[in-house]
Amino acid sequence: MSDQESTAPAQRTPDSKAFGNLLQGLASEMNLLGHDFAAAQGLHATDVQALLAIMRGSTGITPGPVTPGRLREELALTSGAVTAVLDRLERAGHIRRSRDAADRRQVQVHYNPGASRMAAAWFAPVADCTDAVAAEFSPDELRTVARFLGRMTTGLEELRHARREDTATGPDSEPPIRI
Amino acid sequence: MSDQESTAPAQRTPDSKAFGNLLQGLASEMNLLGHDFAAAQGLHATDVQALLAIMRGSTGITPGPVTPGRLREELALTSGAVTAVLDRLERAGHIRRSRDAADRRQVQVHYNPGASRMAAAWFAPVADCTDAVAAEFSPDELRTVARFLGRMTTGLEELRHARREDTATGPDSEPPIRI
DNA sequence: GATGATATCTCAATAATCGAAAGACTTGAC
DNA sequence: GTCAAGTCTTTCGATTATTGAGATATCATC
Repeated sequence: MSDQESTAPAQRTPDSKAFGNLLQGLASEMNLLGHDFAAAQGLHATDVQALLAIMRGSTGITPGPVTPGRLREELALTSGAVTAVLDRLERAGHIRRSRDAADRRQVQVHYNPGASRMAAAWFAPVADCTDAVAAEFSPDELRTVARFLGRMTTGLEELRHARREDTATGPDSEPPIRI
Repeated sequence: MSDQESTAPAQRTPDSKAFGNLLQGLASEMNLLGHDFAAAQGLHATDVQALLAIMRGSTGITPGPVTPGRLREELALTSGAVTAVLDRLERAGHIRRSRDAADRRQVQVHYNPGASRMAAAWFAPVADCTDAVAAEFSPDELRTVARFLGRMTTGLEELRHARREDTATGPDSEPPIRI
């Protein structure tokens, strides 16, 4: 992130820049994991991201069931693309759609047991890895890590929503940063 | 991840499943952040991922400068796609390519100062968010978190390499998991 | 009931990505 | 020194996921 090797004094506590790199690296690794999963199962990377988001469920800021609209947000796709993704997943037998009884405009997306087992089987080694790493930490430390991860996620989520509202209400869209 | 709501006893320490969800959610949020960055700058999401990977530098298992080949791995793209990404970034003035003097087959990718400043400006709120979250933790706790993140990243990286070697040396490619 | 808003889907057009093949260069053996 | 095999990158036509606008169905309000 620095233009030249910064001769920063050896800091004891990792700074935000270091955390940014750590988080980015980890996120990149998670993406690759999903990509390999996709390749192994004959799916597209986007489809896997969607399937995992469906399984992860509605853990975001706004609660409620998983709908195409929520996936559109979470995957940053257009509505047409979400329809295509869900069509592919449904055709492959991984998910099913059902109309909400209360609001028949809404479609709720559910994953099938087979898809869950498939994911569990594939991610077993990942869970092993997580367990191995976790074994190096005390229960207290693990709670700290989990708390940090949760706080970061919600923090970034709030930041994203705030920024989107800014650009929506602003005079016009934020101009690209030109240097 | 469970087919039905598991009635697991209230566990004190987060298990690997909970960590998986946490990490996935965070990774998803990081992706969205990059996507918004791309939209704001008129870039493609892939281009931003590549630019960030270039800036992050060669922090992976294998050391060395950033080359198209490394990006091909890290972004899970084909060589042709990497060339296209670098062409776009170079045309936009964000990076430059240079042939390695020692091995003239290799191309080294460098980012321009302007790209660095652009990223720094855009990610400033993210850094603020990171700082705000970090303020809730003691230096000791932050070190623990950083250690966990680093260990997870290298662990997943090793796992991925091992799995790829397995499929490469195996009788034939691993069959899709069918249930 | 009519109107506006919301949620999803349809479909033609676009553009990013793939996949194979070629070019440039290096390494090792003969 | 030369040849062959291997590596890294690029080129380019074909494929296909995604876009973007519009259509459809449903809900909420007056």
